Amino acid sequence: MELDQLTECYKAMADKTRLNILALLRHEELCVCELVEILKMTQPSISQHLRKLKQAKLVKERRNSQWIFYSIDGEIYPFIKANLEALPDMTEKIEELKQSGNKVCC
Amino acid sequence: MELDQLTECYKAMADKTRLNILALLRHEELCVCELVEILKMTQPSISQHLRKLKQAKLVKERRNSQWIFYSIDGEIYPFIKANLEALPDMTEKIEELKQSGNKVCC
DNA sequence: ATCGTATATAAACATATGGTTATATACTAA
DNA sequence: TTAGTATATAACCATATGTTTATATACGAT
Repeated sequence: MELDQLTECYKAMADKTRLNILALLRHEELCVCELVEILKMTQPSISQHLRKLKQAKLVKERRNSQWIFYSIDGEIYPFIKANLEALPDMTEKIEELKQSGNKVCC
Repeated sequence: MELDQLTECYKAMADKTRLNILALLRHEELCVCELVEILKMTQPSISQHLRKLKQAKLVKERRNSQWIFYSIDGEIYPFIKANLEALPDMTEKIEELKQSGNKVCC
């Protein structure tokens, strides 16, 4: 694979917030406001991290009315699955979101 | 796996020079001066990249008299093999080094 | 059309990163 | 010991990166 493309991929993964996002999206697609809620970060910050992940083709987006849902893409990287499997389980965070009632709003 | 450790690992891989080094070490262990010769970069620059890779536990070193040979470590990463396999083949670069006579000097 | 919500983008700033030059350390050979 | 080679570290600088605040855009409901 091209080194430039690989470098962009690893740059995208070289940030704790973005690894958190990937770990969360591994469970299910989420919209920006849900990520904001779970990660306790500002919306612009999350948006910019998502943009980097999208540019690296690690996530893809799907619009549903006012919400934009992000999910894992990673088709182009043969090794992406192995990397995702090393990420910590985020089931608890997702559960917390659902129980807080902030899941349905999106 | 811990996100902090994973972040450090991806940070270490998020640079073209370091991916080049990993791609080269995939073939065989090399010392600093050989990497300097192959990558046409200054010695301090290579040294600092190697330090990052070593801190991330992606490479290990072995001293042999005045030379320090670096090789792939990555034991702690379950996915390291999959990532290394995505790196381009560097056989040619290694061959060039050997034929230039710069291999024996180290 | 207007308002409210969700998301993206821009500008500004502080910190991190990579390269260079200079210097220090470690080892070998004489 | 001294000289020469290999490597590491430090100081400096330019650029990249992540966060924040402010603003713009997109969509739905009224």
